[in-house]
Amino acid sequence: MSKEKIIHAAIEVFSENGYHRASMDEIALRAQVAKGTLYYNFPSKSQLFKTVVKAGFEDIMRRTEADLNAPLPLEEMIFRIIRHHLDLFLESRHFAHIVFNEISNGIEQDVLDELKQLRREHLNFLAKILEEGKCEQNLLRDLDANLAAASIVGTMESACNYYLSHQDEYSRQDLEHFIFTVITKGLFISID
Amino acid sequence: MSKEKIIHAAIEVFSENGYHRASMDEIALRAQVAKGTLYYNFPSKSQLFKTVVKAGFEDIMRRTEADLNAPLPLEEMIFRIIRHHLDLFLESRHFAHIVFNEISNGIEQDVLDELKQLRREHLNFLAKILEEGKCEQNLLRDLDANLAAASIVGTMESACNYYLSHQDEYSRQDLEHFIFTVITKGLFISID
Amino acid sequence: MSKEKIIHAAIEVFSENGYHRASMDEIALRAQVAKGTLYYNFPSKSQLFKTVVKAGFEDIMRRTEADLNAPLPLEEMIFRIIRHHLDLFLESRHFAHIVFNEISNGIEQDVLDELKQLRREHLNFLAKILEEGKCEQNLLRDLDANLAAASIVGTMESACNYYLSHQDEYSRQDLEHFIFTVITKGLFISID
Amino acid sequence: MSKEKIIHAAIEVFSENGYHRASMDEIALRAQVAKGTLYYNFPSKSQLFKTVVKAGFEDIMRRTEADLNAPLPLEEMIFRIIRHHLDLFLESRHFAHIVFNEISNGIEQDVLDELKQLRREHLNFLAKILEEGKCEQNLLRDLDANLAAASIVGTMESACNYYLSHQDEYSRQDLEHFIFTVITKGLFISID
DNA sequence: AATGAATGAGTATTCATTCAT
DNA sequence: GATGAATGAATACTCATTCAT
Repeated sequence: MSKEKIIHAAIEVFSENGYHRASMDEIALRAQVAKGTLYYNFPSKSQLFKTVVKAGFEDIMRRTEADLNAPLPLEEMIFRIIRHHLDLFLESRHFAHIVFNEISNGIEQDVLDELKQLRREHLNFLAKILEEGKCEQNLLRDLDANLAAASIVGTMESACNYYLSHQDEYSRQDLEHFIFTVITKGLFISID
Repeated sequence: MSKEKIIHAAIEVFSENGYHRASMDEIALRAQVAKGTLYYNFPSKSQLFKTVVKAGFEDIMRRTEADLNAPLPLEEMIFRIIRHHLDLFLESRHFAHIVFNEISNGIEQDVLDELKQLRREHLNFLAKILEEGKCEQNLLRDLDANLAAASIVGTMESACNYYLSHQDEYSRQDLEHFIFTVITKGLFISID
Repeated sequence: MSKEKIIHAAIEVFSENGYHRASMDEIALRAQVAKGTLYYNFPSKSQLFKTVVKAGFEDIMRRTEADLNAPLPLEEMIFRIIRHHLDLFLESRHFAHIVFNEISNGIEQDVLDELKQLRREHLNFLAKILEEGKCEQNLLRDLDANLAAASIVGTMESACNYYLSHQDEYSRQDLEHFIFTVITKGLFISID
Repeated sequence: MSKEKIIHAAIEVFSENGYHRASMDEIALRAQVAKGTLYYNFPSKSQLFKTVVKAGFEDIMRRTEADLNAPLPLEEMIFRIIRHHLDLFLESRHFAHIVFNEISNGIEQDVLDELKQLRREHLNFLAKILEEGKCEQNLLRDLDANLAAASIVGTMESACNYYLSHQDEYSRQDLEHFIFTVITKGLFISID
């Protein structure tokens, strides 16, 4: 009961403030529990943070996976991956920033390691989808799947970030289309 | 004299710890000046941070520009842009992370605005290079140049990040080649 | 428990040093609580100060009021007002100085406003007593009651101050008598 | 040259901020001299403050004295004393507050002693005028002249203070008249 | 299971003062 | 006479964490 309220509040507060600016007081306040209850349920701030980030990664992976159940052409799969990640990046902008970036130095080493591991798993998740597509459909260049996954995420994040401060100039559809094109076909006109 | 020592130390400390974990005490210690000297030269932590970030952006832009002086084919230009940014991302990993990412919530609004402006200028700088290439050489897809610039940066950052924790698996040349390919040609084998 | 210890210590420290020279460290030390406990109980130095000043004003008003319960001739009322204020001014010299004077510029505007309001209330308290006396007994000149209250306080303060550095020359009774005479009859021999 | 500029600036800054909030930086800035110049001319902040307060007391005494040269009836003398002090209290409100009140605990003991001595001299100055009037004209009650002087100053200060926050309700003439009446005749209608 | 008062190490910032030039 | 860069002790305030209840 308390645990869920706390996680919920923590997502909000970490998202709005980043790890260091977020305070346990604020989280307790938002969760409507006493500060002590935080420490009754989570041993430390960084462990609470890890729980939140983990939930974020699991959520995006679960949501993506659910939508890729049926066998689909690779293009469609990539399009759906992009769409699901954009949902997260655009709707929970700050939370996404945290999940994907705020893995900062001020966190205890062991928690930091776990966070890095979570990020690696997410990349592996994407990389595996690409690998399967590569084998089955012979559409993908012979590039390292993990690096490819990383570059997909990087492109999405960076483009979303730009989009978010220039929403008047583009529609969400423009953004999706741009990202899909850039990821699949690159910037250049066929110089294969 | 002091000013330079401080900036130098600040780059180190901010790079190693990020904005919030970095302490003015530590910076003073590393710069071998008294704490008061920091405040004699910079009005606040956030202003010092801005100075450092600004120097970073100016450095990467200056270095890139210097290498693009002569008229070059677009491919070569992009390749050089990538190489220069990789130099920064790989050699001064943490510094690059700060310059490109740590534009976080706990900074006074006015400094934050200036930082965002700096980031915008850097994107414009890259976008202009792309625009010129697009016009002259008709090689680029008709994509928004700013979004394209953003996606280039995002790709580089994310790939470098992955590379840095898997250096045993790739060479720097592999990385450069991967990024260049992904950016120019995308992941798919010619589905134009 | 802590709260009371803190207020008690704060009265001492503010009294001895004035607002600006008083340090939160010193207050914590005297209250025998950790520095954090100060901020757990009071949001800021100025709020703590306000609490102390408020307590002072309330104390002097309560004590005075308690002694004016029964209907008394105006002269007697004024005499008692003087006596109670002298008790405060002489016994808690520094505290009184703070309560009545240290409403200085270096305090946040909102707290400053509250302090001024407290001072106004105290003057109103005295003015009302004078007003009632004026109506009922037709003894008082037709002077503005608030200004009259202000001048009573000013006279008491200034005379006490002088008295305190010249205690060998006067008795407390001399002082009381002097103040009463000056306030009621003025310096001149009947020039009505 | 510098010395005068500094004193001038110091009067302003001390007046606006009180002793503790006033900073040597601000004074140097206003005086348009380097900070070192302050210390070239005055050994310390408190000495500079003393100089300023001394100037203030000397000024009010000189101005008052100049206007009491000719032999005048006591009433007129008191009236003029009030008027000159009101000029100071009302026109240079903060400066007056400093000169007459801000003799606070955070100042080195020896400077503090000198400041108290200055205040005593001012009271003596007023007391002497009263004494002379008492002897010559047999108008004054047989009250201690120093206490009387103190109570005059206290009345003026306190009434001015009240007046300054209620300027819409009274004219300066009202104030002068009130103070004169209260000081000479007291609050009561002849109960001699 | 939950609380919230209490803690104290840590942080940014201020400012009177010094001193080499 | 005058400067201003440099100092460092002092200060208000924050916040993750603890623990008795």
